[in-house]
Amino acid sequence: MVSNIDHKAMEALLRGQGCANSLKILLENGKISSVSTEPLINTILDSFSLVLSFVDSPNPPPYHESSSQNMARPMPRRSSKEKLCGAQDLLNYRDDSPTPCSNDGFAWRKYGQKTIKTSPHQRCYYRCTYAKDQNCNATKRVQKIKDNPPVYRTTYMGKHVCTASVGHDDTHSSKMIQFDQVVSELVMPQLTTIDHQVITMEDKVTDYIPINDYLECDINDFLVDDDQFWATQFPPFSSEDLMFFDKIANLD
DNA sequence: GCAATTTGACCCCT
DNA sequence: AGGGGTCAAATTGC
Repeated sequence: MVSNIDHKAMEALLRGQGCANSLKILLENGKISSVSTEPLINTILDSFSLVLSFVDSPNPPPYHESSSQNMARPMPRRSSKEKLCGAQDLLNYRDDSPTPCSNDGFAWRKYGQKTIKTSPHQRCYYRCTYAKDQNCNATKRVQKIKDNPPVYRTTYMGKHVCTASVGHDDTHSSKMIQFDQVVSELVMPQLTTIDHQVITMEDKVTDYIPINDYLECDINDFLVDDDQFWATQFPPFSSEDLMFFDKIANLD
């Protein structure tokens, strides 16, 4: 007997597999220039995210949810205790503030927060705590891109030149990507022309699940803007999708 | 008092 | 002109 969750997870895996195969065909035939690979990459990554959400949570959310209930609203000040980024706080943390609080090994200071037109969630801006002291120009942007389970997009910009790493806490063993690490060459050779110092990750936090084992490196975010991301957030196979896949299949 | 966050205002780019 | 990114004064907590 296959549970409903297993069935949905299997669907997501099959979807990801299908897209991966299509992408493989494109790469093998060197036709990545004629057809955008972004929808494929997005779908693959979204499939993984969805399956992980099934694994993580006994009651995974539906594919689609109304974003109207998550419209940006004036955010009341929280006490410093509520702002803590410790595991206990993460377990109970929930609001629109894009604060995944993932421990990436550096100390960050928030310097701004903006409502982004293309997203119902606000985007937070952080810079290295030692930006002035050590002339470190590293910054990062954190934006919540999905509510349930909460998924945050973290975009790192600039390069850490400071020596004051806060160390890595194994209890939050998110994977750290070095700012000057050439990731894309290993994973997606076609992306190597993109500025390597812009590293984007997505970080999911839930109310019930420790953050320590989920952090995915979303390399394709080099090429994906917010509109495209939302447009491809767990969509059911539409006729457009099928046409797209047909188009790819015909390239073979 | 200090450090960190919040948030409205400002600047720059398209 | 509008949107995104940054600044800086005000606020808050320790």
